[in-house]
Amino acid sequence: MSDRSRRIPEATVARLPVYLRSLAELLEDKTATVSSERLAEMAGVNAAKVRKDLSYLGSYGTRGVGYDVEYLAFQMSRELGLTHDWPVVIVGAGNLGQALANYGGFKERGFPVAALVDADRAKVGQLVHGVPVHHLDELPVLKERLGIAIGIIATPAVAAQDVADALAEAGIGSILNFAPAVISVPEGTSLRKVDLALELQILSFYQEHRDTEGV
Amino acid sequence: MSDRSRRIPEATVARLPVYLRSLAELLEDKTATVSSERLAEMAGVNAAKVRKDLSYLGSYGTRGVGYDVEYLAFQMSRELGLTHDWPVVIVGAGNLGQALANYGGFKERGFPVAALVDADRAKVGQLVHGVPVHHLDELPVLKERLGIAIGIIATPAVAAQDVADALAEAGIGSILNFAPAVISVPEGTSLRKVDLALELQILSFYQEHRDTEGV
DNA sequence: GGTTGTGAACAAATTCACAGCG
DNA sequence: CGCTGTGAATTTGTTCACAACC
Repeated sequence: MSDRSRRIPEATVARLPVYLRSLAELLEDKTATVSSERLAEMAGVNAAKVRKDLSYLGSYGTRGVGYDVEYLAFQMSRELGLTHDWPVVIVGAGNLGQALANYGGFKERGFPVAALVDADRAKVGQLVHGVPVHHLDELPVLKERLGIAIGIIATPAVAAQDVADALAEAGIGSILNFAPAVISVPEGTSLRKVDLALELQILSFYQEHRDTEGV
Repeated sequence: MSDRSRRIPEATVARLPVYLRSLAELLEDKTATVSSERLAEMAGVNAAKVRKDLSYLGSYGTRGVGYDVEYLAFQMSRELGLTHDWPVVIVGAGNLGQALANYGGFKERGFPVAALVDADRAKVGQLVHGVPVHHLDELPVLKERLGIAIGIIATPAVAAQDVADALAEAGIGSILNFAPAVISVPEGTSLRKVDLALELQILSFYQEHRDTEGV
Protein backbone atom coordinates (compact mmCIF):
# COMPACT_ATOMS: atom_id res chain seq x y z
CA MET A 1 0.00 0.00 0.00
CA SER A 2 1.34 3.40 -0.90
CA ASP A 3 1.23 6.49 1.27
CA ARG A 4 -0.36 8.46 -1.55
CA SER A 5 -3.50 9.12 0.41
CA ARG A 6 -1.73 10.49 3.46
CA ARG A 7 -0.67 14.07 4.08
CA ILE A 8 2.85 14.63 2.81
CA PRO A 9 5.21 15.60 5.66
CA GLU A 10 6.63 19.13 5.52
CA ALA A 11 10.19 17.85 5.48
CA THR A 12 9.36 15.81 2.40
CA VAL A 13 7.66 18.72 0.62
CA ALA A 14 10.79 20.80 1.15
CA ARG A 15 12.89 18.15 -0.60
CA LEU A 16 10.64 17.54 -3.60
CA PRO A 17 11.98 20.55 -5.53
CA VAL A 18 15.50 19.24 -5.04
CA TYR A 19 14.55 15.89 -6.51
CA LEU A 20 12.77 17.64 -9.35
CA ARG A 21 15.90 19.60 -10.17
CA SER A 22 17.88 16.36 -10.24
CA LEU A 23 15.30 14.77 -12.51
CA ALA A 24 15.54 17.75 -14.86
CA GLU A 25 19.28 17.13 -15.13
CA LEU A 26 18.70 13.47 -15.88
CA LEU A 27 16.15 14.40 -18.54
CA GLU A 28 18.73 16.61 -20.23
CA ASP A 29 21.15 13.68 -20.26
CA LYS A 30 18.40 11.55 -21.78
CA THR A 31 18.63 9.13 -18.88
CA ALA A 32 15.53 6.93 -18.93
CA THR A 33 15.50 5.45 -15.43
CA VAL A 34 17.12 6.25 -12.12
CA SER A 35 17.59 4.31 -8.90
CA SER A 36 16.91 5.75 -5.47
CA GLU A 37 20.62 5.41 -4.83
CA ARG A 38 21.57 7.59 -7.80
CA LEU A 39 18.85 10.14 -7.15
CA ALA A 40 19.95 10.33 -3.51
CA GLU A 41 23.50 11.06 -4.56
CA MET A 42 22.35 13.85 -6.87
CA ALA A 43 20.08 15.38 -4.26
CA GLY A 44 22.58 15.10 -1.44
CA VAL A 45 20.51 12.81 0.78
CA ASN A 46 20.44 9.05 1.42
CA ALA A 47 18.60 6.43 -0.58
CA ALA A 48 16.17 5.39 2.15
CA LYS A 49 14.97 8.96 2.42
CA VAL A 50 14.42 9.21 -1.32
CA ARG A 51 12.33 6.05 -1.35
CA LYS A 52 10.30 7.13 1.65
CA ASP A 53 9.74 10.59 0.19
CA LEU A 54 8.72 9.27 -3.22
CA SER A 55 6.38 6.74 -1.64
CA TYR A 56 4.23 9.65 -0.44
CA LEU A 57 3.58 10.56 -4.07
CA GLY A 58 2.59 7.03 -4.98
CA SER A 59 4.22 3.81 -6.14
CA TYR A 60 5.90 5.18 -9.21
CA GLY A 61 8.99 2.96 -9.17
CA THR A 62 9.62 -0.49 -10.57
CA ARG A 63 11.31 -3.03 -8.32
CA GLY A 64 14.57 -4.26 -9.74
CA VAL A 65 14.69 -1.31 -12.16
CA GLY A 66 14.20 2.09 -10.55
CA TYR A 67 12.06 5.09 -11.46
CA ASP A 68 11.15 6.24 -14.95
CA VAL A 69 12.68 9.71 -15.03
CA GLU A 70 10.14 11.39 -17.27
CA TYR A 71 7.11 9.88 -15.57
CA LEU A 72 8.39 10.67 -12.09
CA ALA A 73 9.25 14.23 -13.12
CA PHE A 74 5.74 14.68 -14.44
CA GLN A 75 4.06 13.30 -11.33
CA MET A 76 6.24 15.43 -9.13
CA SER A 77 5.59 18.60 -11.13
CA ARG A 78 1.90 17.90 -10.87
CA GLU A 79 2.08 17.34 -7.13
CA LEU A 80 4.08 20.54 -6.65
CA GLY A 81 1.68 22.51 -8.80
CA LEU A 82 4.40 23.36 -11.27
CA THR A 83 2.58 22.43 -14.45
CA HIS A 84 1.88 26.10 -15.01
CA ASP A 85 3.58 29.42 -14.20
CA TRP A 86 2.86 31.33 -11.01
CA PRO A 87 3.22 35.08 -11.55
CA VAL A 88 4.61 36.79 -8.43
CA VAL A 89 4.57 40.35 -7.15
CA ILE A 90 7.57 41.77 -5.34
CA VAL A 91 6.72 44.34 -2.68
CA GLY A 92 9.50 46.85 -2.09
CA ALA A 93 11.39 48.37 -5.01
CA GLY A 94 14.54 49.13 -3.04
CA ASN A 95 17.90 47.43 -3.38
CA LEU A 96 16.71 43.97 -2.54
CA GLY A 97 13.44 44.16 -4.44
CA GLN A 98 15.18 45.39 -7.58
CA ALA A 99 17.82 42.69 -7.26
CA LEU A 100 15.17 40.01 -6.92
CA ALA A 101 13.26 41.41 -9.90
CA ASN A 102 16.45 41.09 -11.86
CA TYR A 103 17.24 37.57 -10.65
CA GLY A 104 16.68 35.27 -13.61
CA GLY A 105 16.14 32.17 -11.51
CA PHE A 106 12.52 32.98 -10.72
CA LYS A 107 11.23 33.19 -14.27
CA GLU A 108 13.37 30.27 -15.32
CA ARG A 109 11.68 28.04 -12.77
CA GLY A 110 8.15 29.17 -13.45
CA PHE A 111 7.73 32.25 -11.28
CA PRO A 112 7.75 35.30 -13.57
CA VAL A 113 7.91 38.63 -11.76
CA ALA A 114 4.73 40.25 -13.03
CA ALA A 115 4.92 43.43 -11.00
CA LEU A 116 6.81 45.44 -8.44
CA VAL A 117 4.97 47.40 -5.81
CA ASP A 118 6.14 50.15 -3.47
CA ALA A 119 4.62 52.53 -0.94
CA ASP A 120 6.73 55.38 -2.27
CA ARG A 121 4.82 57.19 -5.03
CA ALA A 122 8.09 58.61 -6.38
CA LYS A 123 9.00 55.11 -7.53
CA VAL A 124 5.65 54.36 -9.17
CA GLY A 125 5.82 54.25 -12.95
CA GLN A 126 9.50 53.32 -13.08
CA LEU A 127 10.59 50.25 -14.97
CA VAL A 128 12.96 47.94 -13.12
CA HIS A 129 14.50 45.52 -15.58
CA GLY A 130 11.34 45.72 -17.62
CA VAL A 131 9.00 45.28 -14.69
CA PRO A 132 6.73 48.24 -13.90
CA VAL A 133 6.51 49.64 -10.36
CA HIS A 134 2.97 50.17 -9.05
CA HIS A 135 1.69 51.66 -5.85
CA LEU A 136 0.97 49.36 -2.91
CA ASP A 137 -2.71 50.29 -3.16
CA GLU A 138 -2.86 48.65 -6.57
CA LEU A 139 -2.28 45.19 -5.10
CA PRO A 140 -5.90 43.97 -5.37
CA VAL A 141 -6.15 45.14 -8.98
CA LEU A 142 -2.80 43.65 -9.94
CA LYS A 143 -3.69 40.40 -8.27
CA GLU A 144 -6.82 40.06 -10.40
CA ARG A 145 -5.37 41.39 -13.64
CA LEU A 146 -2.13 39.40 -13.54
CA GLY A 147 -3.35 36.34 -11.68
CA ILE A 148 -0.87 36.75 -8.87
CA ALA A 149 -0.95 34.14 -6.12
CA ILE A 150 2.41 34.72 -4.46
CA GLY A 151 3.82 37.87 -2.91
CA ILE A 152 7.46 38.46 -2.07
CA ILE A 153 8.24 40.90 0.75
CA ALA A 154 11.47 42.80 0.09
CA THR A 155 10.94 45.82 2.30
CA PRO A 156 12.76 46.97 5.43
CA ALA A 157 11.82 45.01 8.55
CA VAL A 158 9.57 47.71 9.99
CA ALA A 159 7.25 47.64 6.99
CA ALA A 160 7.03 43.85 6.69
CA GLN A 161 3.98 43.26 8.86
CA ASP A 162 1.97 45.99 7.13
CA VAL A 163 2.87 44.56 3.76
CA ALA A 164 1.88 41.07 4.87
CA ASP A 165 -1.46 42.46 5.98
CA ALA A 166 -1.92 44.20 2.63
CA LEU A 167 -1.07 41.02 0.72
CA ALA A 168 -3.49 38.94 2.77
CA GLU A 169 -6.13 41.65 2.37
CA ALA A 170 -5.67 41.54 -1.39
CA GLY A 171 -6.29 37.80 -1.34
CA ILE A 172 -2.74 36.73 -2.02
CA GLY A 173 -2.45 33.50 -0.10
CA SER A 174 1.27 32.71 -0.31
CA ILE A 175 4.02 34.92 1.04
CA LEU A 176 7.79 34.69 0.87
CA ASN A 177 9.35 37.07 3.38
CA PHE A 178 12.88 38.40 2.84
CA ALA A 179 12.61 41.09 5.52
CA PRO A 180 14.47 40.24 8.73
CA ALA A 181 11.34 40.33 10.85
CA VAL A 182 8.86 37.85 12.28
CA ILE A 183 5.47 38.40 10.71
CA SER A 184 2.13 36.78 11.30
CA VAL A 185 -0.45 35.98 8.66
CA PRO A 186 -4.08 34.93 8.78
CA GLU A 187 -5.05 31.28 9.02
CA GLY A 188 -4.93 29.72 5.57
CA THR A 189 -2.11 31.89 4.27
CA SER A 190 1.19 30.11 3.55
CA LEU A 191 4.32 31.81 4.77
CA ARG A 192 7.97 31.05 4.23
CA LYS A 193 10.97 33.17 5.04
CA VAL A 194 14.49 33.68 3.80
CA ASP A 195 16.78 35.60 6.10
CA LEU A 196 20.09 36.14 4.36
CA ALA A 197 22.11 37.38 7.34
CA LEU A 198 20.60 34.77 9.62
CA GLU A 199 22.22 32.03 7.58
CA LEU A 200 25.59 33.71 8.08
CA GLN A 201 24.94 33.93 11.82
CA ILE A 202 24.33 30.19 11.92
CA LEU A 203 27.60 29.62 10.06
CA SER A 204 29.29 31.90 12.57
CA PHE A 205 28.14 29.63 15.38
CA TYR A 206 29.67 26.55 13.82
CA GLN A 207 32.81 28.47 12.90
CA GLU A 208 33.17 29.46 16.56
CA HIS A 209 32.56 25.89 17.72
CA ARG A 210 34.65 24.27 15.02
CA ASP A 211 36.73 22.14 17.41
CA THR A 212 33.85 20.45 19.11
CA GLU A 213 31.14 20.24 16.50
CA GLY A 214 30.67 19.74 12.80
CA VAL A 215 27.60 20.61 10.91
CA MET B 1 21.42 21.26 36.21
CA SER B 2 21.65 23.25 33.02
CA ASP B 3 22.23 21.83 29.58
CA ARG B 4 25.15 24.20 29.02
CA SER B 5 27.64 21.35 28.73
CA ARG B 6 25.68 19.47 26.09
CA ARG B 7 25.85 19.95 22.37
CA ILE B 8 23.30 22.50 21.22
CA PRO B 9 20.75 20.92 18.84
CA GLU B 10 20.79 22.19 15.26
CA ALA B 11 17.18 23.30 15.46
CA THR B 12 18.04 25.45 18.44
CA VAL B 13 21.12 26.97 16.79
CA ALA B 14 18.94 28.01 13.86
CA ARG B 15 16.61 29.89 16.22
CA LEU B 16 19.23 31.71 18.28
CA PRO B 17 19.67 34.50 15.70
CA VAL B 18 15.93 35.10 15.80
CA TYR B 19 15.99 35.50 19.56
CA LEU B 20 19.01 37.75 19.28
CA ARG B 21 17.16 39.99 16.85
CA SER B 22 14.25 40.20 19.29
CA LEU B 23 16.61 41.05 22.13
CA ALA B 24 18.15 43.81 20.01
CA GLU B 25 14.68 45.31 19.61
CA LEU B 26 14.09 45.13 23.35
CA LEU B 27 17.44 46.80 23.98
CA GLU B 28 16.43 49.68 21.71
CA ASP B 29 13.23 50.07 23.73
CA LYS B 30 15.34 50.09 26.90
CA THR B 31 13.45 47.08 28.21
CA ALA B 32 15.42 45.61 31.11
CA THR B 33 13.94 42.13 31.45
CA VAL B 34 11.86 39.82 29.32
CA SER B 35 9.85 36.70 30.03
CA SER B 36 9.98 33.58 27.89
CA GLU B 37 6.38 34.30 27.01
CA ARG B 38 7.14 37.74 25.59
CA LEU B 39 10.28 36.61 23.82
CA ALA B 40 8.34 33.73 22.30
CA GLU B 41 5.75 36.11 20.94
CA MET B 42 8.42 38.30 19.37
CA ALA B 43 10.26 35.36 17.85
CA GLY B 44 7.13 33.64 16.59
CA VAL B 45 7.50 30.44 18.62
CA ASN B 46 6.04 29.17 21.90
CA ALA B 47 7.33 29.85 25.39
CA ALA B 48 8.35 26.29 26.23
CA LYS B 49 10.61 26.23 23.20
CA VAL B 50 12.23 29.49 24.20
CA ARG B 51 12.99 28.20 27.69
CA LYS B 52 14.32 24.90 26.38
CA ASP B 53 16.47 26.65 23.78
CA LEU B 54 17.87 29.16 26.26
CA SER B 55 18.60 26.42 28.77
CA TYR B 56 21.21 25.06 26.36
CA LEU B 57 23.15 28.29 26.76
CA GLY B 58 23.03 28.15 30.54
CA SER B 59 20.77 29.23 33.38
CA TYR B 60 20.63 32.88 32.53
CA GLY B 61 17.08 33.58 33.71
CA THR B 62 15.68 34.47 37.13
CA ARG B 63 12.60 32.59 38.31
CA GLY B 64 9.69 34.87 38.92
CA VAL B 65 11.34 37.65 36.93
CA GLY B 66 12.52 36.59 33.49
CA TYR B 67 15.74 37.18 31.58
CA ASP B 68 17.97 40.25 31.79
CA VAL B 69 17.85 41.49 28.21
CA GLU B 70 21.36 42.91 28.03
CA TYR B 71 23.03 39.99 29.75
CA LEU B 72 21.19 37.42 27.66
CA ALA B 73 21.98 39.29 24.46
CA PHE B 74 25.65 39.32 25.43
CA GLN B 75 25.76 35.62 26.24
CA MET B 76 23.95 34.78 23.04
CA SER B 77 26.23 36.93 20.90
CA ARG B 78 29.19 35.23 22.50
CA GLU B 79 27.77 31.77 21.86
CA LEU B 80 27.01 32.65 18.24
CA GLY B 81 30.47 34.10 17.75
CA LEU B 82 29.04 37.51 16.95
CA THR B 83 31.23 39.59 19.26
CA HIS B 84 33.35 40.52 16.25
CA ASP B 85 32.79 41.01 12.53
CA TRP B 86 33.23 38.20 10.03
CA PRO B 87 34.42 39.52 6.67
CA VAL B 88 32.94 37.50 3.80
CA VAL B 89 33.91 36.98 0.18
CA ILE B 90 31.26 36.69 -2.50
CA VAL B 91 32.20 34.43 -5.40
CA GLY B 92 30.49 35.39 -8.63
CA ALA B 93 30.17 39.01 -9.69
CA GLY B 94 27.12 38.51 -11.87
CA ASN B 95 23.60 39.72 -11.14
CA LEU B 96 23.15 37.87 -7.89
CA GLY B 97 26.67 38.47 -6.59
CA GLN B 98 26.43 42.19 -7.26
CA ALA B 99 23.03 42.35 -5.62
CA LEU B 100 24.29 40.57 -2.53
CA ALA B 101 27.34 42.86 -2.39
CA ASN B 102 24.94 45.75 -2.40
CA TYR B 103 22.63 44.27 0.23
CA GLY B 104 23.11 46.34 3.36
CA GLY B 105 21.88 43.66 5.73
CA PHE B 106 25.16 41.76 5.75
CA LYS B 107 27.40 44.56 6.99
CA GLU B 108 24.73 45.75 9.37
CA ARG B 109 24.69 42.41 11.10
CA GLY B 110 28.44 41.95 11.27
CA PHE B 111 29.31 40.38 7.93
CA PRO B 112 31.05 43.04 5.82
CA VAL B 113 31.59 42.07 2.20
CA ALA B 114 35.37 42.38 1.99
CA ALA B 115 35.81 41.19 -1.58
CA LEU B 116 34.14 39.92 -4.71
CA VAL B 117 35.76 37.23 -6.78
CA ASP B 118 35.06 36.04 -10.31
CA ALA B 119 36.58 33.62 -12.80
CA ASP B 120 36.11 36.14 -15.62
CA ARG B 121 39.25 38.30 -15.90
CA ALA B 122 37.24 40.99 -17.69
CA LYS B 123 35.48 41.71 -14.42
CA VAL B 124 38.63 41.85 -12.31
CA GLY B 125 39.50 45.35 -11.12
CA GLN B 126 35.93 46.62 -11.27
CA LEU B 127 34.38 48.16 -8.20
CA VAL B 128 30.90 46.91 -7.30
CA HIS B 129 29.34 49.25 -4.79
CA GLY B 130 32.80 50.01 -3.49
CA VAL B 131 33.89 46.39 -3.30
CA PRO B 132 36.76 45.39 -5.60
CA VAL B 133 36.48 42.36 -7.87
CA HIS B 134 39.44 39.97 -7.77
CA HIS B 135 40.22 36.86 -9.73
CA LEU B 136 39.21 33.50 -8.31
CA ASP B 137 42.89 32.55 -8.06
CA GLU B 138 43.38 35.30 -5.50
CA LEU B 139 41.19 33.53 -2.93
CA PRO B 140 44.01 32.22 -0.72
CA VAL B 141 45.70 35.64 -0.65
CA LEU B 142 42.44 37.47 0.06
CA LYS B 143 41.58 35.01 2.78
CA GLU B 144 44.85 35.75 4.61
CA ARG B 145 44.94 39.46 3.96
CA LEU B 146 41.32 40.20 4.84
CA GLY B 147 40.77 37.47 7.41
CA ILE B 148 37.91 35.89 5.50
CA ALA B 149 36.28 32.86 7.09
CA ILE B 150 33.03 32.70 5.12
CA GLY B 151 32.48 32.37 1.38
CA ILE B 152 29.24 33.04 -0.43
CA ILE B 153 28.64 31.22 -3.70
CA ALA B 154 26.66 33.35 -6.15
CA THR B 155 27.59 31.71 -9.43
CA PRO B 156 25.52 29.74 -11.92
CA ALA B 157 24.76 26.18 -10.80
CA VAL B 158 27.34 24.57 -13.07
CA ALA B 159 30.22 26.44 -11.45
CA ALA B 160 29.13 25.93 -7.85
CA GLN B 161 31.02 22.71 -7.10
CA ASP B 162 34.28 24.07 -8.52
CA VAL B 163 33.90 27.21 -6.46
CA ALA B 164 33.20 25.19 -3.32
CA ASP B 165 36.36 23.21 -3.98
CA ALA B 166 38.34 26.43 -4.44
CA LEU B 167 36.96 27.89 -1.21
CA ALA B 168 37.80 24.75 0.76
CA GLU B 169 41.23 24.65 -0.86
CA ALA B 170 41.83 28.22 0.25
CA GLY B 171 41.02 27.24 3.81
CA ILE B 172 37.64 28.96 4.00
CA GLY B 173 35.67 26.72 6.30
CA SER B 174 32.14 28.11 6.03
CA ILE B 175 30.13 28.30 2.83
CA LEU B 176 26.74 29.78 2.04
CA ASN B 177 25.52 28.51 -1.31
CA PHE B 178 23.02 30.53 -3.37
CA ALA B 179 23.50 28.50 -6.52
CA PRO B 180 20.63 26.11 -7.24
CA ALA B 181 22.85 23.04 -7.06
CA VAL B 182 23.75 20.39 -4.53
CA ILE B 183 27.40 20.67 -3.62
CA SER B 184 29.62 18.60 -1.40
CA VAL B 185 32.35 19.94 0.85
CA PRO B 186 35.17 18.31 2.79
CA GLU B 187 34.65 17.04 6.33
CA GLY B 188 34.93 19.93 8.75
CA THR B 189 33.56 22.56 6.36
CA SER B 190 30.18 24.06 7.27
CA LEU B 191 27.68 24.43 4.49
CA ARG B 192 24.32 26.10 4.32
CA LYS B 193 22.20 26.85 1.32
CA VAL B 194 19.61 29.38 0.22
CA ASP B 195 17.62 28.48 -2.86
CA LEU B 196 15.36 31.35 -3.77
CA ALA B 197 13.19 29.62 -6.35
CA LEU B 198 12.95 26.49 -4.22
CA GLU B 199 11.07 28.44 -1.58
CA LEU B 200 8.56 29.51 -4.20
CA GLN B 201 8.17 25.92 -5.34
CA ILE B 202 7.33 24.91 -1.79
CA LEU B 203 4.72 27.68 -1.63
CA SER B 204 3.36 26.43 -4.93
CA PHE B 205 2.76 23.02 -3.37
CA TYR B 206 0.70 24.43 -0.53
CA GLN B 207 -1.12 26.75 -2.92
CA GLU B 208 -2.09 23.72 -4.98
CA HIS B 209 -3.18 21.78 -1.90
CA ARG B 210 -4.87 24.72 -0.22
CA ASP B 211 -8.15 22.88 0.44
CA THR B 212 -6.70 19.95 2.31
CA GLU B 213 -3.62 21.31 4.01
CA GLY B 214 -2.34 24.41 5.70
CA VAL B 215 1.30 25.19 6.30
C1' DG C 1 2.66 34.85 43.03
C1' DG C 2 5.29 34.51 38.88
C1' DT C 3 8.55 32.52 35.93
C1' DT C 4 12.32 29.53 35.02
C1' DG C 5 14.47 25.06 34.05
C1' DT C 6 13.80 20.42 32.99
C1' DG C 7 12.40 15.56 33.22
C1' DA C 8 8.79 12.97 30.95
C1' DA C 9 5.48 12.39 27.29
C1' DC C 10 4.64 13.04 22.74
C1' DA C 11 5.31 13.93 17.78
C1' DA C 12 8.00 14.25 13.63
C1' DA C 13 11.65 12.80 10.92
C1' DT C 14 15.20 9.65 9.78
C1' DT C 15 17.27 5.33 9.17
C1' DC C 16 17.27 0.36 9.25
C1' DA C 17 16.35 -3.89 7.35
C1' DC C 18 13.90 -6.89 4.73
C1' DA C 19 9.69 -8.81 2.48
C1' DG C 20 7.84 -8.47 -1.97
C1' DC C 21 7.92 -7.95 -6.65
C1' DG C 22 9.65 -7.35 -11.44
C1' DC D 1 19.11 -11.04 -8.50
C1' DG D 2 18.19 -5.97 -7.89
C1' DC D 3 15.64 -2.39 -6.28
C1' DT D 4 11.40 -0.57 -4.37
C1' DG D 5 8.16 0.18 -0.73
C1' DT D 6 7.34 0.12 3.99
C1' DG D 7 6.78 -1.46 8.82
C1' DA D 8 9.72 -1.14 12.89
C1' DA D 9 13.43 0.97 15.42
C1' DT D 10 15.85 4.94 16.35
C1' DT D 11 16.88 9.66 16.66
C1' DT D 12 15.70 14.34 16.86
C1' DG D 13 12.65 17.93 18.03
C1' DT D 14 8.53 19.76 20.49
C1' DT D 15 5.33 20.32 24.08
C1' DC D 16 3.58 19.41 28.64
C1' DA D 17 3.45 20.03 33.34
C1' DC D 18 5.35 20.97 37.58
C1' DA D 19 9.05 21.25 41.15
C1' DA D 20 12.31 24.70 42.32
C1' DC D 21 13.31 29.10 43.19
C1' DC D 22 13.23 34.31 43.45
